Amino acid sequence: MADLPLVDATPHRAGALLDHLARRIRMRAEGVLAPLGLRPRHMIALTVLRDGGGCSQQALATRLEMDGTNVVGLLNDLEKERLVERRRSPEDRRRHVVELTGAGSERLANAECALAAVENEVLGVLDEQQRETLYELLRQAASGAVPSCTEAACDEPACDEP
Amino acid sequence: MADLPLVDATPHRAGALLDHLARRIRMRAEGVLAPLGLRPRHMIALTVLRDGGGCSQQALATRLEMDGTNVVGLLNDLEKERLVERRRSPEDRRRHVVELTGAGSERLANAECALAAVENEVLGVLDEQQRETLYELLRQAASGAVPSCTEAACDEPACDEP
DNA sequence: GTAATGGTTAGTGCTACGCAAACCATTTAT
DNA sequence: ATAAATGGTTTGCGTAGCACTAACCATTAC
Repeated sequence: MADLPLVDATPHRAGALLDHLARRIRMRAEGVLAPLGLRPRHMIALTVLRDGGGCSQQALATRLEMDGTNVVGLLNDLEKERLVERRRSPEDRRRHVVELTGAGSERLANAECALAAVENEVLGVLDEQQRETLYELLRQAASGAVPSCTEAACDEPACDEP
Repeated sequence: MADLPLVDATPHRAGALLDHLARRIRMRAEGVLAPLGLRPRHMIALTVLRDGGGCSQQALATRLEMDGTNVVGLLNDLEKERLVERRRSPEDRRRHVVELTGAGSERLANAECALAAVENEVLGVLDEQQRETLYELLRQAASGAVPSCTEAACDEPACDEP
């Protein structure tokens, strides 16, 4: 149990900066996305579906960390434009399997494209290589231990206040 | 116009994932932060002030990408707990120079500490090295070309739809 | 002087949510 | 077969975080 903090000299958390940058981008993105009939949250859903694959609605709600009833509305928006598809699961016909359609990934790609200028403005100081690294880290984190929390973890010794 | 896409094979934008992960962390963070008398947006403000240094209230509003009148309330919260200080600028006594106090950076550090478990849960698949890289990229982007947009940029050729 | 600027306060309204209730269709348990 | 649980849908209510406006100081610039 005597784990001496060797390299833990930088306890900075990414959360706040993540939040901050997300906002900076989102604010600008709204305007760019509007003509495409999308809103930031649609982008999130589409991206999650693309990067993480289709799943049940409930699973999607968990992934998006949002209430199931609101996911319904969100999917209604997307389905109305044929960007996603709800198919009844063959094994359990109560379940809806949500999946990105061809049109969906196309629209998503277009939107990402349209957002180039926005990200240039906000992530301007990062070069191509860095942005790619950033995306890769984010994608990895987002696709990570999503399904449910392995009740383990959380045994970090925390820190003694200065 | 015959620009053949050599390396631009991955036009993925980070915005959506940034947003998504920020949300995942924020949801969990609220509970952890509450006992410390902080809310996510306070964390953002404190972090921005620490990483970017003190500045006028208006400049802070620009940095936070939020309306000046709401910044007032945000700072009222923080000042009430002596986490930030509003001092009148000597050169222009209309201006308030906002700065993090000792108590402020202490509280921030504590909060970041308390958020260790939260980030472990959300960024669990990233190892120490990767998280450090992530934080560094975010910090760099956030501290980057913040003040105002150099009207340049935005000359990306965008993309031709598939 | 008058006008513009930085900040404050109060008030209005919107949007994205969370949350609860009632409701199907389906599956599982008894 | 009947009952209970589950996945999804709809409706409706409440709240938080904002943007936005207008009116108001104090200070500075014209």
